[in-house]
Amino acid sequence: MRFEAITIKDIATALGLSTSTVSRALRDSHEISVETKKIVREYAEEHNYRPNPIALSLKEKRSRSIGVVVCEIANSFFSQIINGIESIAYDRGYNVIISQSHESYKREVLDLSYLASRSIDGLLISVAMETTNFDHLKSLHDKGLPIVFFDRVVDDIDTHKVIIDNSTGAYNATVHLMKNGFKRIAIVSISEHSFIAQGRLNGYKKALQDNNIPEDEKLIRYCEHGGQNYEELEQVMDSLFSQKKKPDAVFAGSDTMTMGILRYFKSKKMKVPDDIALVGFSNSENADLLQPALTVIKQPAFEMGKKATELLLKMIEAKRQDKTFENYVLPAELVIRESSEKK
Amino acid sequence: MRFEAITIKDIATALGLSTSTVSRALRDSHEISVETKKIVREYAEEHNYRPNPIALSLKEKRSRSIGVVVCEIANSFFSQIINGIESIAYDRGYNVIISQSHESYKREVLDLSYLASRSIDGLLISVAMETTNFDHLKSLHDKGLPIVFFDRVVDDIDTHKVIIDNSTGAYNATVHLMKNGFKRIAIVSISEHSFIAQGRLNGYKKALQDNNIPEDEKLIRYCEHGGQNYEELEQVMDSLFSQKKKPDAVFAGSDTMTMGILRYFKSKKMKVPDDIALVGFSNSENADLLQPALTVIKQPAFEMGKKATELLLKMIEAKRQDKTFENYVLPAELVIRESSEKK
DNA sequence: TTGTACGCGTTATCAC
DNA sequence: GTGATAACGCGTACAA
Repeated sequence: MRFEAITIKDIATALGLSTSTVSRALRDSHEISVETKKIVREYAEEHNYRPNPIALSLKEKRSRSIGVVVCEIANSFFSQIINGIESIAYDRGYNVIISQSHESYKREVLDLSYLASRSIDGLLISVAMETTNFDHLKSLHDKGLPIVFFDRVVDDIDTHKVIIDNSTGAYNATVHLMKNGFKRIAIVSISEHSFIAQGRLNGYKKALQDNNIPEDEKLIRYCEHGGQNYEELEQVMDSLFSQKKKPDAVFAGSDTMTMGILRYFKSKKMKVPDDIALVGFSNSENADLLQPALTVIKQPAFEMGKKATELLLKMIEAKRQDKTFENYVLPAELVIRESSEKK
Repeated sequence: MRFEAITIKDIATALGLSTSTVSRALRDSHEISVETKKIVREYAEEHNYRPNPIALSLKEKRSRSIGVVVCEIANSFFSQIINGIESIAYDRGYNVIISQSHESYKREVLDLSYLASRSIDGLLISVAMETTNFDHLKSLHDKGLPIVFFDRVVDDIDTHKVIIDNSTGAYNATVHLMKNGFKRIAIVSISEHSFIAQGRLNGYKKALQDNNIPEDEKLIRYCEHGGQNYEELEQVMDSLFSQKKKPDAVFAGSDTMTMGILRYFKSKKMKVPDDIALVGFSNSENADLLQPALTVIKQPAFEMGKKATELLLKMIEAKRQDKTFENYVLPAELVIRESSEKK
């Protein structure tokens, strides 16, 4: 079954006009008589004519669609970002094509080759946790595809970037824990290589320094796959809590890990916050409904999507290439609830 | 900035061949000499040639992309469905364009006109809660656009449909509550007009009947907007609990409402399940982490997405129109946790 | 004011 | 075995 639409040619034949006349009439050209315009428009309206966007794309060499690559749309943080992206893109007449990498490098490369072959006009991407080789992105960037990175950016590709102030977010969370009397604060972070992990770790370390608490390497742990599979997280947590001097608080570096760690504590019958405090990055809408209500660092995801899209459309629609790029930093917000306050 | 790719013409010029020869060489036609093929292929490889899908679409009158309309991707149920859709679509070389209606009729109509104008080959849709007039869908259907409905289907449009066995799901949940000693079980349902609400309500009523408990209209409530805004839900809950004979259990008709109702109980300091039991439809990955861990009716979302996509691609790729349509029903699973068990 | 011809990238058809 | 041409739907420079 194929879905066939009416074309300019159909209208022209039906009305005994040429296609160019019809085309111009529909575009309200001043060189067409009012009467002809009226006839054409009425016929087009009646038959619900819509210009074929594919033909237009071919002609204009642009598809009016932008590609988005995130790890997972089922993650609140990313679905909120996508809402932000759409809010701008649709208003400006751009189509959004979403792909998921599921944190896999292989899948990301595949997604990208797919999107590129779909002739997108630009790309918004938050790279997968696994990705350490950026050649696939560099090659697209070199070919001139406008790219804006958000959240998980690639340092050595020169383009617009929209990030969260991970360092300050982590700093505030750590200070908050210390103010509430926690002494041995562990950090469970996503992949060590990631830009984000670095920022969060720096904030954490700075908070310790500023409060004259010595760093303890034994309290710093990484999940290569960002806790996507619970087993990885469980192993890390087991090793963390099998130490003699156990942590009294955990700071989790991502939404998935925050939930995973809470699940771990439940399974071990560890009471939060009495036995152990928990603070984590999360954009979950339901953090207040958890047991206990979770103190989170919430990121302005919607804003991030909006900003990244604005920058991308600016690049796409620019007449000439601009060599100065923005590095836009958005603040994260600490939302204090039960999980971090000693009773 | 525009991103320009290499074309067949470029290859032809560079190699001193005609475009048709290059085209045939790339498609491994037997009428091209092995040598020419080799030269062409190597050049194409080296310059990373990719056929322009837009030109192909124009020629083939198909875009190899399918449109998806859901209310909200931030909802686990729908994001899991989308994962199912992608798992099939990408394998078969189809692109997925996702739109959100945010439960708004107006937005749905807009999304659809947008998708149709993007010349999608087919449509997967779960209609918005607000939608009661289906002319926009009928018109597309009449024009021959292949459509498969999932979850929230439209009864009087004749095409494939993939649904959950809402009735049995609701029946099992209600029976479970009764077995646990709850007597006055209220149901808070999504929009009364919806197909789904009817199924869930029927299951609920049948469970009461089978156990000789009389129906009580005062225990049956609706949220027109499916609890998208908390105020609506709050009003409904207030009226439900301002009655003399209060319910001792609530059965919630959607993910959003399940979470909203739990939030309501917390705000009113009502203990679940001691003061009031709660069971609801939900596909949240974190229902076990809530306070209390939530008994839910979980839907096979991933499967649903897969099945709907398979049916759609079958329609799209069928040579002639098939007039017999499937009405595929998937089972829902009751996952029992604390929120429904009296201590 | 309207029509003709061309090009966007590709492939199918026909010619050589 | 290879090349020329037409066609997909559209907009526009040029011609009338």
